Amino acid sequence: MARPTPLSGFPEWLPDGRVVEQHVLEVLRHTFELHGFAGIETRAVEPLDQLLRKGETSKEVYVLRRLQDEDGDQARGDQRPDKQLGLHFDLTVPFARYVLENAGRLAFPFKRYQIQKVWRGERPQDGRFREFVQADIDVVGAGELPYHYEVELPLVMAEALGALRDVGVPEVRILVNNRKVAEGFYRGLGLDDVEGVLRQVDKLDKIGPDAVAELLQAEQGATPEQAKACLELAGISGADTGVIDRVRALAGSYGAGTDLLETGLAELGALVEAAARRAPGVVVADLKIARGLDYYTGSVYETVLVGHEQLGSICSGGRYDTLASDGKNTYPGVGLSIGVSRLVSRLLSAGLVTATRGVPTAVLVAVADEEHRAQSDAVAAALRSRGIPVDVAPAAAKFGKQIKFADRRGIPFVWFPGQAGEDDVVGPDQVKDIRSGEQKDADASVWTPPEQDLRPRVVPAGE
RNA sequence: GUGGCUAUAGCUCAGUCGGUAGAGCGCCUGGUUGUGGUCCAGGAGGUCGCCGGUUCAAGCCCGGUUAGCCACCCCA
Repeated sequence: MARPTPLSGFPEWLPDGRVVEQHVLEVLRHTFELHGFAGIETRAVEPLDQLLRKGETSKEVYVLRRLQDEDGDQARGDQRPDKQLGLHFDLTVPFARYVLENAGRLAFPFKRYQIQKVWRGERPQDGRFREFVQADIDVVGAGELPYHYEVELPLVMAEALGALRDVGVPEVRILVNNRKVAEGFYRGLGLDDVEGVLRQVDKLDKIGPDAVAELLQAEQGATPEQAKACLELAGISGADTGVIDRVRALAGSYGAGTDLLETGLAELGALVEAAARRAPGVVVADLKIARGLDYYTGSVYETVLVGHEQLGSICSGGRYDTLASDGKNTYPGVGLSIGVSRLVSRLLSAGLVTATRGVPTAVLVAVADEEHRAQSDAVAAALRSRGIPVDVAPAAAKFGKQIKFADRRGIPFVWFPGQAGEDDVVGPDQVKDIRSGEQKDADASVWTPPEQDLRPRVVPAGE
């Protein structure tokens, strides 16, 4: 068989990259649990009609089909959306389904974290995958959900990402907006296609203000005056409550003030104020943040890595009021999702973060000759019994080759079992630190490597 | 789904006017007779993505195809 080529969009890390990814996952999980989020996992598949809910028909869902299915079966079963299965596209929609399914057994407000792979049938690119890991936190309430959770959730994410700073992850900036502000402002202007306007405004960074103004007039039927107002709103950003005053003044100058706008401004102001106190410099109000997903109804969030803005958002989310609803009860929620694969791929490709080694092994026990392999195995067992990860040399090659074996894997220590001299007296075991070359007598029942060498560590690259 | 670019050794890439394939790094062996890394010498490794066409002759030109990358769309 010819050597297989990698499948684009389905990332696979080498062992040292996996060490980095697992560290990221551990830090996220630890932070989520510190804040009281319970971990859950949902199945990988959902009925297709669940995945293609209103406004999400453009999503490119991978559909499941059994090879054994015959044409007749497909005609009967696979074509019915309520029977067909698709791989989940994100973790929010499956979570909403899970909440409805288990509503009677959950305690509300329910806080959960969920770290799983998701699949999207889109064209892959740098930082864009068809199979990737998301790490979500959400809070849902029964019937209602206090606004303060919209303040707290992004701050949990800020803390989680901040906890990765010491391994080389860049600073993050969480950009926030509020759907009520945008909707209130646009409706106050007389623009009723709020979705359409948001979609055009979202392109601002890529195509520039002039092109957006043209699109607003051509596609959304805005007047030049209305388009100008939309662009002025999108131009407002800042990390303090001054932005609220500026939006209010802008709306006033266009006679676009509405109750909805005022509600949104109060919420956005509260978020900015709390964030400035609890995570100074991280959260920035940015009135051009739109978000494509239509189920958001309040706060919306996007997160960029400072210096890597072109990568796009690595952590997004928002408030949704009707995602989980069975007709009788609704469970409003707010949540954010970290794109773990997008983050990790950049950490590795940009050489920001590195693992000290790709194998767990701290010590390689050399084998003098195959007759003495049992002696080496005994040393390994003694070290392992005290929690030290050990490997035994695969062959009784020349010691130079055995040292090289360790060196290529980043194993810091090579252990030489004592050998009998000419007088048949067995000498002491020795352990060599192959980085410094230092070698000294050692006893496998008591010797311990330095703490920082015991396991692979994740560190800023270049250290 | 649309558009552009690319495809040669394990990796990064060169390859002139069309004349049967190159470098660096990595790997293996030896120098060093059982303690690596440096250095020196030697060696292995290629269906030039695939199919077809033009030509005496194609890695190179033409057509197709597949895959990858980038941009758009959308998004983590």
